[in-house]
Amino acid sequence: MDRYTPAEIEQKWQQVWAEQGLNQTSTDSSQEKFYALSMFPYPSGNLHMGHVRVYTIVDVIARLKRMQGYRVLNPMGWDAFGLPAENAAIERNTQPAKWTYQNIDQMRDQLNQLGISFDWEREIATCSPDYYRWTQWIFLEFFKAGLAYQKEATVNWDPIDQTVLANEQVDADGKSWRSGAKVERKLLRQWFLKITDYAEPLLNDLDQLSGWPERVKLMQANWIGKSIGAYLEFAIVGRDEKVGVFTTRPDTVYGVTYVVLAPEHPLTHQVTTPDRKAAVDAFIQEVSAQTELERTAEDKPKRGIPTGGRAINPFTGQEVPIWIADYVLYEYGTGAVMGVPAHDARDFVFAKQNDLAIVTVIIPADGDASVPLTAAYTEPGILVNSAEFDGMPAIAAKQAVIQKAEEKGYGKARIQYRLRDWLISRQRYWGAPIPIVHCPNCGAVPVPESELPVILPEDVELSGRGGSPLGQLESWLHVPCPTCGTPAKRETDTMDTFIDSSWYFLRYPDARNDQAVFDRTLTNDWMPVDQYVGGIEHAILHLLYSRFFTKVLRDRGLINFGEPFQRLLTQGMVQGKTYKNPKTGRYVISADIADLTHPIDPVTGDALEVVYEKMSKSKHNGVAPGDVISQYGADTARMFILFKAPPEKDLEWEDADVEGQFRFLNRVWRLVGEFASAATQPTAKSQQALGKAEKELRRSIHTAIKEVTEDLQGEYQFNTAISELMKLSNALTDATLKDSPVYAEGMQTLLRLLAPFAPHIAEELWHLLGHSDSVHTQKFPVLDPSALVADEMTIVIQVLGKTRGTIQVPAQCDRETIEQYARESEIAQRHIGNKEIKKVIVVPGKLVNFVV
RNA sequence: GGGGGCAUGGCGGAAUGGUAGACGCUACGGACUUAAAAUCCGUUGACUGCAAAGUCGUGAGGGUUCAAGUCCCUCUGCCCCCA
Repeated sequence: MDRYTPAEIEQKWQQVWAEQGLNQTSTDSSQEKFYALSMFPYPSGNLHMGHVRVYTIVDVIARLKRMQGYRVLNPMGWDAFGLPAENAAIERNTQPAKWTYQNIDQMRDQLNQLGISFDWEREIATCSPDYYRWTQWIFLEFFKAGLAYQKEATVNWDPIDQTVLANEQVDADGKSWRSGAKVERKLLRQWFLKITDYAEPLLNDLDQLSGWPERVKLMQANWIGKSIGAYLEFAIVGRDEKVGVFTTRPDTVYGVTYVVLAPEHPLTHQVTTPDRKAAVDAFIQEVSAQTELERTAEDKPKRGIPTGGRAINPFTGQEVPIWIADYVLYEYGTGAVMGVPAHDARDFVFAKQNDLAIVTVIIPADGDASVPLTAAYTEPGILVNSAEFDGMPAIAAKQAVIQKAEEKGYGKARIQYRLRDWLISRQRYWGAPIPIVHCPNCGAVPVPESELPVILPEDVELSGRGGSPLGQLESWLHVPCPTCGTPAKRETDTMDTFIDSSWYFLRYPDARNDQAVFDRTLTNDWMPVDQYVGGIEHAILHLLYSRFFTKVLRDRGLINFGEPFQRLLTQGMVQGKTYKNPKTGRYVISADIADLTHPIDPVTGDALEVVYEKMSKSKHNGVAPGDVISQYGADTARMFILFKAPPEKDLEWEDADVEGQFRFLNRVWRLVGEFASAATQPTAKSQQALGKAEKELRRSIHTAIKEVTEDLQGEYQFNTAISELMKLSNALTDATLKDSPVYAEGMQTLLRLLAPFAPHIAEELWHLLGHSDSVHTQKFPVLDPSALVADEMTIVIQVLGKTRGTIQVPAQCDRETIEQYARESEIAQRHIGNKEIKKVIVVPGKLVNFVV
């Protein structure tokens, strides 16, 4: 028989499958549905190993489910808007659309080479007007629901190029990627989505997501950051306004020795006394240049200055100074905090630095309030120096203090979330235009549904300089107001690309609909996604936004479910072998290294460190999928990636292991090939008539079915599933009765079990066995439990819990008989001798343990 | 600092509280070959032993149990998220 030549058979079958429409979504409603979804990629133009991993994982699941009789939706699309297209357009003097569509074509080809069974008839690209028309439509749904609004927010402003920068265009030193100018913070009026309205359901419904990794749910819960506490108001001396603060520790309110405002807080200027004005202004100026991270990082010193203003603690009537400090952010809570240095670690440090008073109001049950603190006391305890609350446990005091605040009108109980509203405005070109017209008379007016989509004009010149690109296009900018006809201007911001990806999974069930965002019946039928697979880097934002969109659209009556993704698998990174010079920190190209077993830096002569790190150009550790496919074939690449590590874990790319998978497929190739050419006609035999060796072989076959099936339901354990395939292949290789019907059953079973993993070779060999239909339309093998029944079983003999050996006993033995055999066994005799047996533990089918 | 996770041979990794190291890689030995590649067979946790066999062994220490990689407590190291 011919050698295994993946290049030939893979191309051949990919073509045949495409012609036969094998990957099209079944619409047979008698079948149960299964929606398998992989996070769609940004079309960078090049498939990398991370992509190969996700799509292979989802493909195995989709193929398995099809063979198990489900109708499977396994679609693919492109998260095609975004900054890189604009950058490429500037650098290469091309159009973002052209660049993007070229990349899409290239990546689609690469995906097809992998043999992924996507239903391409449902392909979507978020940058296509057919798609972003509905992104805009959904935005207007949010607008109508009062969930889209405008307010001022800070942006990164490049003073040289006179343009707004995305966060990723600002380097670690806070400088612009293009001009190198120090980026400034500037206030602009921008669009937000009111995700905070959904904080509570987004948090609560995490409980429903039993198929999600706990850590992802935890990350989301932390991100939403619910805290229960109190809102308290401090009067300002000499003014009518009050400073509102949020605190989770109302029980410490008698220990307040100062109040801190965020520098941007509107009250800052009002409380500042004339003598402090110059210093305060200078400080505000300084803080505005800092990023949020710089301001709040734990290892940075907290800086602040007094405003000269004073506030009154409503509980004590005492005056305390009002400060401003960089660590208080205006966007969080009320933008002001009460300082309780005795019982908050950060406040303690701040008070020590700035010589502010420290008043102890909580002590441990056996503590002494007169001893000065050396650190903040944040544990539970008993209240002191707190008027009528003295002696009360701190936990009870929280309620009591809130109750008094409510009675006296000082404040109230409040729940606060860390989550902030979602800023969706981008002052960029390559995104979905926000479908709003600004009219001098009517304000922000939605573009009528009949005029959607607001087309993104293609004849825009991108320079990376000057204002918003769309704002410069006069012909596009000026339109009459849809309501009153007055000359008005279009909104020039585009939407955050996270919006495009927050609803795409709802579109696939009805991807070609040009009348509506989707047909409700179809989307309700297919949703929720049964299995979603993607990178952990989307654990928070993408998944949270998608859940938010789903809930809003449900509340608008468009869909009848509130959670989009039933089960979630977050796959690990693909890491490459990296040669790093530990002294210089430089990465060395492996081709430059003379001896890879003892790698030495060709420039400095230092011994190099071999580590596995995420594949990237700068680390010279990438492996191109195309190279692997052309050398070994897609099936080998798929098998390697699935076998090398469990899907959630990082995967270390290792050429030797790729080789190993290629060898395995070659063994299967020869095994089936030899069987096919022997062309022995197996004779039908009943189970009873099978000989001992046949029974054993059949047990191996059905053990493999059992194990592979179990490994693919519940948790997906592709690595152990493949090891079971190897065991079966080994068992068949070793088998002697090649003319037995059991042997033939083994061949057919092996190929059907292999089909989801290595679809091409399985198909080729399936046909070699004389079948004319596709292996992928076969039923996935089903366990025959009777095949697992053995005549004998192995019993482990232990003495005092130490394993001393095993014995074979007849399979039907009861407890007593097993114990009998065990007592009489040579192993037990030898290790027990004439010691007294105190107790015998018999685990039927497993072991006997003698306690002596 | 808070929260979460992980730690098993030379390596990747297996093990419903019940024979630790499945499966694979590497390495070594052998067969085939003029030779090599490919392929096939064997060995591959450590120690003792000619062998039969035995002792130790899942980051460290303690505990629960007839029995612990697995459950509980303390510690160490690494990773992730949030500050």
